[in-house]
Amino acid sequence: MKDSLIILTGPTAVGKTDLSIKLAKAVQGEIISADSIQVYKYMDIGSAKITQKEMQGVPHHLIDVLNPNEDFNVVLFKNMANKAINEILDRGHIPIITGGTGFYIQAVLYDIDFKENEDDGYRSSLEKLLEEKGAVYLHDMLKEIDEKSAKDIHFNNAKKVIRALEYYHQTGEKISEHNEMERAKSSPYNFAYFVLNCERAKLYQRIEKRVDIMLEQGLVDEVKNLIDKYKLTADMVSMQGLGYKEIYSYLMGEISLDEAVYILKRDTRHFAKRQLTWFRREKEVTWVDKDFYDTDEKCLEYMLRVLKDKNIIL
RNA sequence: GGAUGGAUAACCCGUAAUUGGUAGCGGUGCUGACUGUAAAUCAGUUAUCUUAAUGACUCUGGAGGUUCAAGUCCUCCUCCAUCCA
Repeated sequence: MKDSLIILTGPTAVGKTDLSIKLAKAVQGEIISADSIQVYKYMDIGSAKITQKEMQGVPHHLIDVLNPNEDFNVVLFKNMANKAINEILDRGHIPIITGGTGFYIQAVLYDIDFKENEDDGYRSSLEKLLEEKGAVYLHDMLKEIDEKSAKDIHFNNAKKVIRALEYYHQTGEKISEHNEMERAKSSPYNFAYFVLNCERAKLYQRIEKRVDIMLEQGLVDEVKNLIDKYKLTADMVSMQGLGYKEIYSYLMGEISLDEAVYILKRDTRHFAKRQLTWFRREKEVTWVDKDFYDTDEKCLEYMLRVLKDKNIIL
């Protein structure tokens, strides 16, 4: 019998947090946050982090576990999430993954193998090459060792080209072949994968309103304090979060506050769109349409029905 | 009444087009990719029609003209700005 796992996700600002609490209470669940920014301490306003009060006693994992100057990535997430899932299951509770990072969810759900990764300086030598010889040069290098990857990855996508080269360097294996194998995996869990969604125009309205509220709550001060306290720079993972990078640019005097807000709203809309693209492609997804189930209670009712059908709850 | 400069950008915004030679680019919007930075990174597309293609057919304030060819040159008209009366 496979272990149970519930996933509740959706584009940013759609209203996942409120619903996740109601769901957790209804099924005796504990929440694991799949969010690349909420893992960081002191990054509360810009990440729209859930408050202690809002948690209403429901246990939450992977929130506030790193300092803003620490690295984070999908592998760290996967390890931490797996640990949390096992603990939750041991307690006889149901793990609920909530958050908008589709890639992280996929990594756990399909138990993707990322292999060991030792930094021997190869990566930074590639980055140097990129700067000196350009993206096409690296792409040509990839073509020689892994033609399929070179075909799949656009030459401008240097980040992915570098990763593919690095992978081959470290394992002697083509990443395209590895990915193909990993993709064929089926999940070790008995799961339900809910994607909360609403009409695009409404979602965009919610996003803009939410950004305005963040500013009222003091987003600029939050970012300023973080930078002072942790000596953060633009290339750190935490500073790539929406709301942080734009305000960072403003504080560095690169753009005006108005521009920062405009860009933040726009890029958050783009982000929401990308999330939806991801979920659309994901297999075995249960869409929960907020326009159809117009209250959280109705959404919940529907979700509980699905969970019963899948024998995740009785 | 006269003089000079101007009117383009396919829902929208900003900006091009050389001696006359494919109305280009950027933004927004839309679509997609993604297996170790994923709130990251990258790509495509954005007049209309169809059989969806290396297809058809329109578009530079309006009407005409010159030319193989006009956003560009000529004539007239409309509107805007500045100046002179």
